[in-house]
Amino acid sequence: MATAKKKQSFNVETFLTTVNGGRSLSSYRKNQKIFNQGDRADSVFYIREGQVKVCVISKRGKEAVVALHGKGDFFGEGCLSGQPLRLATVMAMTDSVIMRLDKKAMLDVIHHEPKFSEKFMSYLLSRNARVEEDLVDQLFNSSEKRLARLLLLMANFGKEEKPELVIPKISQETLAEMVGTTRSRINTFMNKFRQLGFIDYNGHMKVNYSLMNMVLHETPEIGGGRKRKERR
Amino acid sequence: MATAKKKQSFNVETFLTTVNGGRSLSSYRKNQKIFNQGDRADSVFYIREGQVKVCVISKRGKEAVVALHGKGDFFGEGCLSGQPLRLATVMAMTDSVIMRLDKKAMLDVIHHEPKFSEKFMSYLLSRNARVEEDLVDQLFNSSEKRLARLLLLMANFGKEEKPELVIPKISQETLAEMVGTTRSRINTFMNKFRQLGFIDYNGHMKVNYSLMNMVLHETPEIGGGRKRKERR
DNA sequence: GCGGAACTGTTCAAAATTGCACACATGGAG
DNA sequence: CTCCATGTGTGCAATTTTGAACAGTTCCGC
Repeated sequence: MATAKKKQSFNVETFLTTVNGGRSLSSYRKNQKIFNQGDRADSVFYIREGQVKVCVISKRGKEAVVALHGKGDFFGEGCLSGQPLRLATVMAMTDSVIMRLDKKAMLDVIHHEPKFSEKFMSYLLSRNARVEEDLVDQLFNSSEKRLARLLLLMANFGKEEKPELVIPKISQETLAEMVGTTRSRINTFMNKFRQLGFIDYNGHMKVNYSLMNMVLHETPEIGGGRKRKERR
Repeated sequence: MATAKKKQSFNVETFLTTVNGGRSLSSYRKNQKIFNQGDRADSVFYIREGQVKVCVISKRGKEAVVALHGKGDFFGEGCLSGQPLRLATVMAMTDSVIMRLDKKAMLDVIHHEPKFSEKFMSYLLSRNARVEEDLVDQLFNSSEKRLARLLLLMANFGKEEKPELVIPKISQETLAEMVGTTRSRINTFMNKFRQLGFIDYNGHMKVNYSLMNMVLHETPEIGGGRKRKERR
């Protein structure tokens, strides 16, 4: 299977530190912006440590969180295909260490380092799949299910091995922006989930994977009977 | 600017016809399926002629159209990153001519043909951007605006030069699946758009670009006054 | 030119969602 | 300790969206 590849020893992070020029490493503190929607898009970023969120702000001021990224992810890669301005704002959710690569340097590397190029393409493919899933989620599911899915995904977020199902710390406001609904709605669902024991929730939040999963995959109508009331 | 590249003479379509083995060309008729959600994912497709739609069917039988693809687009590329099964069903919307490339052949080419690889990566990037836009659209906009956006995008679809703003022929049912709402809703909006002269709509459909664009970019509340009724 | 199949136009009650308002908790900064 | 900024818990009317029904249109094959 080509998927498992040769388990090649190629390591993106190590490799990136060897790139000549057009590269810099910065630390960001929690809530610090990495770039702003509308900035000139001339570089790609790679997360060595930490987590960031990608937000878009609509004309009417509504804010949506389009993606979260963690250790080992790239972001800002849109510029590689000629997009001149940033379409989103990226902000550190935790203290983070992030490498910045000039667009030019990045293109160079992609051209001349097939190993890297392969990894990067693989990243693009998985990212693609994820965004498509998010889109399908929006098209199909109610906000309650979207929240359930988000919690599950976050619980697994950044996990290398340990699906410890602990979610960092995130305001209901932010959750609302990610799910695409209002805070009051999130609040209602969170309390419901908590009462039902799907999440546990004092300092940090824990998610009961299997229970929460049931929310997601629950059959629409167990008995198959009509729920709606009689018409007049 | 690296974007404009060397305007290299490399032509994906021509190139693909030179690939040795693991490649086949087929014609599909309108409404014919190319592959089904759940099929084994072992090949990538390239559209030489025609248009296809990518649909996902939820557990509860709802159907959503996740994307349209036209001449020059790839699809089914998810398998390249190890996804074993098709996540969507792809169906020809018009008679189409489509090249199928074995996953293995495709990976080979990507490894050994930097020019091709570059084009393909560029395709992935633009596709990424598009899906992300769709997601943002879902998060921000009402179904009315989403329909407006869809009509505009479709009017431009497959255009190389001519933004002729004529939309092929598509049922309200399908529009509903693309916008992520119900047919009755689409019907209401379509009639509204027609009455307002945003679309013209007998055999084929024509879209008035600037008018429809206004729907999309309309300021939320021109007068800024509160619309909602007084509370008790 | 009949019978359908598929699509469109329209209606309506039920359900989901939004937008706010307001009270309460919490946790620094001064 | 007190004040202020943030975030949480709730309630509720207005609004939007869904889901389904039903009649009217086309278009096609026989």
